[in-house]
Amino acid sequence: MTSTLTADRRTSIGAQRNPASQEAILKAAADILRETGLSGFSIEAVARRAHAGKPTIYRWWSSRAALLLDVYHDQKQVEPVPDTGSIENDLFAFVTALFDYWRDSEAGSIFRFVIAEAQSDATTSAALRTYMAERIDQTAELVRRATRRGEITADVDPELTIELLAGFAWSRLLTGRLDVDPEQLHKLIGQMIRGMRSGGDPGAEQ
Amino acid sequence: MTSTLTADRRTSIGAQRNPASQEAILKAAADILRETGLSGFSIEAVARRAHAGKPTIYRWWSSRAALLLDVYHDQKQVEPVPDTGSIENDLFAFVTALFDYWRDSEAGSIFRFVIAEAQSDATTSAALRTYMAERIDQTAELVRRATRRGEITADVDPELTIELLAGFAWSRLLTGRLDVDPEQLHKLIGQMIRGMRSGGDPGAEQ
DNA sequence: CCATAACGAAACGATACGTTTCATTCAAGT
DNA sequence: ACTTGAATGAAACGTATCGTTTCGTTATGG
Repeated sequence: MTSTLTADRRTSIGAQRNPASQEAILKAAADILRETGLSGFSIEAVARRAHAGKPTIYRWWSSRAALLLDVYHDQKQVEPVPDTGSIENDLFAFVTALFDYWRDSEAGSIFRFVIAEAQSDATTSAALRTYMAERIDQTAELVRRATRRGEITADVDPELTIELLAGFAWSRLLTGRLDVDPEQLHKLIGQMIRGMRSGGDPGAEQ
Repeated sequence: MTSTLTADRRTSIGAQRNPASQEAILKAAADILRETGLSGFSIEAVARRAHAGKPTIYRWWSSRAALLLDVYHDQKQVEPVPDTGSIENDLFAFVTALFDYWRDSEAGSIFRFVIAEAQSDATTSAALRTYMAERIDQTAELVRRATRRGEITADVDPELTIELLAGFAWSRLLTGRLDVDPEQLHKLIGQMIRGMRSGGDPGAEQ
């Protein structure tokens, strides 16, 4: 007698994790984030929506932050580092792609939530720091290539240069201003690369 | 018979706001933020610590975010825009002062919480955007002065230039990496101003 | 003098927390 | 083939905070 079960109830598949439950939980979590934001993102709500038991979630994710990070990693897809032959265009392509990615997918919202959560959760903070360091090191290759080409001087710090632009992107994401004018941005990067001094006289003071 | 009152209970002073309660609430809120961070910052906890009634808080602050913003504004003190005569040194002084301020006072922690709260609360988000626009416009004067001096070309966008550096500072604050090497930072700003191209050939295109 | 509003305390129903209990399902080890 | 044990969803647990309401009290302002 399978008396007390509703027909479509997801159940155990033995002494192992049920991938269907895992998927349902991650999907429900992503949907809730998209529809109600971080404020509606509770374990209780995710369990309800996924038709999963709360113990199932707590068994596989230690906290709300852990689940959030998993959702984020699911969304994430590593974009290749641009290589146009010019550092100016590479940097422009990098920032533009980042803004487009954040604007056109759910990744932007989720990343905002991860940053927010990191301000009060140590685990998320550590994970965010690690992730950021990886991405910066990866993207800095763009600058290192330019150094090898002799396009820029050897004393330029690749990581710090990327961090400067990435930080700008962060602040735009976090204040909901992803509508950057491409021309303005291109000009800024050009000036950052070519320098801002007027004329070819880098010694005029006072 | 003042029977049910404990001796030091703060009470009404008539049909007007009690400044003592207001101060006690703001002080308690700031103390809680300093001691337990944003996670311990609840209206309930603030009321307990301030020996205030929850309705008193809700009467004067519409939400947790509103109270948080008030605490933040209390902490805030406007720093003068540096004016050393050189944009490079001005920018370095600006960023250094910002990092020192965030590191040495409670302002850094509170600002982090405001940014985090802004990711799920529309009121805080709007307030943050307004505040940031004000500060950027104010600091951009530093760049405008340099333009007037002829130190940099006229097509440099003052606000965007400040935003670039401020965004970098934000990302460092939000990832708990306020320990910037001054020399490294000074070099970065110098390169940003002077340009990164090797040689004195500012016209090589395509 | 009295209507009105602010005060702190207490309790409200609602919601989410993290945990436990339960009957059930099935993989893995004897 | 049989038993052991872990995973599953549902339900209920006690705890905590939410935002609100009720209450007795205080004292301003009309």
